[in-house]
Amino acid sequence: MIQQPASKPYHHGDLESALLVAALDLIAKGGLDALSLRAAARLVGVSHAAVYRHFPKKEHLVARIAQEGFIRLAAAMEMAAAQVAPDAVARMVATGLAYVDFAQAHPHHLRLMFGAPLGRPGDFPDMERAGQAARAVLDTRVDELREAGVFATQDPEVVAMAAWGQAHGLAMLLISGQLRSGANLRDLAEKALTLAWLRDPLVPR
Amino acid sequence: MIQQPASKPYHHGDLESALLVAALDLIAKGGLDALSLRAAARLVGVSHAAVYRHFPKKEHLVARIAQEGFIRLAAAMEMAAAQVAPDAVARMVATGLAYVDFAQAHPHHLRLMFGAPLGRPGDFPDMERAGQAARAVLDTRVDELREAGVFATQDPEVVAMAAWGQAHGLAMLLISGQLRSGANLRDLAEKALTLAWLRDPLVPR
DNA sequence: ACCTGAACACCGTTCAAGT
DNA sequence: ACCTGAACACCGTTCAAGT
Repeated sequence: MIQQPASKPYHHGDLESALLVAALDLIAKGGLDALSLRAAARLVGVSHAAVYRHFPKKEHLVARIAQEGFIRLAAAMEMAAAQVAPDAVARMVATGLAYVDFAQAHPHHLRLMFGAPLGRPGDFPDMERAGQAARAVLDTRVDELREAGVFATQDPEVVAMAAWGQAHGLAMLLISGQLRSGANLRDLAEKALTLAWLRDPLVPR
Repeated sequence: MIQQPASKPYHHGDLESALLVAALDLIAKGGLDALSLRAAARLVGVSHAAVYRHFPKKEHLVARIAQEGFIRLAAAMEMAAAQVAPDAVARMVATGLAYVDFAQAHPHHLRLMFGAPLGRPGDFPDMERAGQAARAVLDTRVDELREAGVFATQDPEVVAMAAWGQAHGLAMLLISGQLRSGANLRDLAEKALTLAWLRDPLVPR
């Protein structure tokens, strides 16, 4: 058990982590508009100026939130694939469905992760690495498909692009408000993912 | 020729359209963060309070901008398909590519269109209609594929979902900053779109 | 090294008042 | 009917000053 200090100390201890947690809470409850440095500072119980010791600009906190999102998205995709039989198509569909489920569970977080590019390339290397790690999960699925003979004659980079585009597009659409909400969207997304990777034998080509 | 009034009148005349144009300009030049009612009013040359005669909340201006975006996206997709041979797959690929081109030309506008849902369903019917019209263009492509025997045995709703997801995902990814910018992304997107609709004969299913 | 309070230039939104 | 100016409660950011 970690001992809580009896009296509030002048220094917070782990202000950076506390601000991240507060920011995730603000986004989850109020969307991206509710994210402000001042509100996060208020939640943590520190003056708004203290934030600038850890995040020199709001952009830096946003990058940290995005990084955390990519870490969680990658973990969710890996866990989903691990719980599925070794069939390559089933694993790809499960991974894409995990992407869709992440979107429905954390719509604002996902939108933040894929919003306008932050800074210039290289400005937030930790975030970029986390993003690449998430992409790598899908790349592994593409490799597995290839070994199973699916799209084996195609450029792997193109297949990876199609895979990421498919999963990302379905995920973003489901949280966009552009779909009539009557249908079972998760089920529809799963069928669309299956369609994308299950080849149709009736095509005249 | 439309005559400009010699002296600035007290009433603007077409303030709503002028604010829309100003807002599109703000977004194109400075991204979504640069969009504010006050800046738009400033561009048009009117007090910031005047905006509220036409848009009771910022949300209403955003909805108008999104509506305009869907109208332009639908037009771009229709134009692209019209310039392509009657082959159903080629028309679908051209339509998806028009989606991708729209994203690269107007990244902030597209992000606004697919951001957090605005209000409750029914709050902005004009925007919803414009969104449905854009989707209808892709639905027409799915119908054409069906007539050509492509995915003819599948649920059209599922095929449409896969089509929209594919085009939307590629478009959003290209403007997300998550892709290494070294590659020719438009070319990669075109190949991914082709892959999605050109059935691979080597699949063991 | 880390935090605070006050300050500045921005927002969205409201409202009494003007034309 | 439409627009203005002042006001309010918020922002992000800076900075001298405190511990």
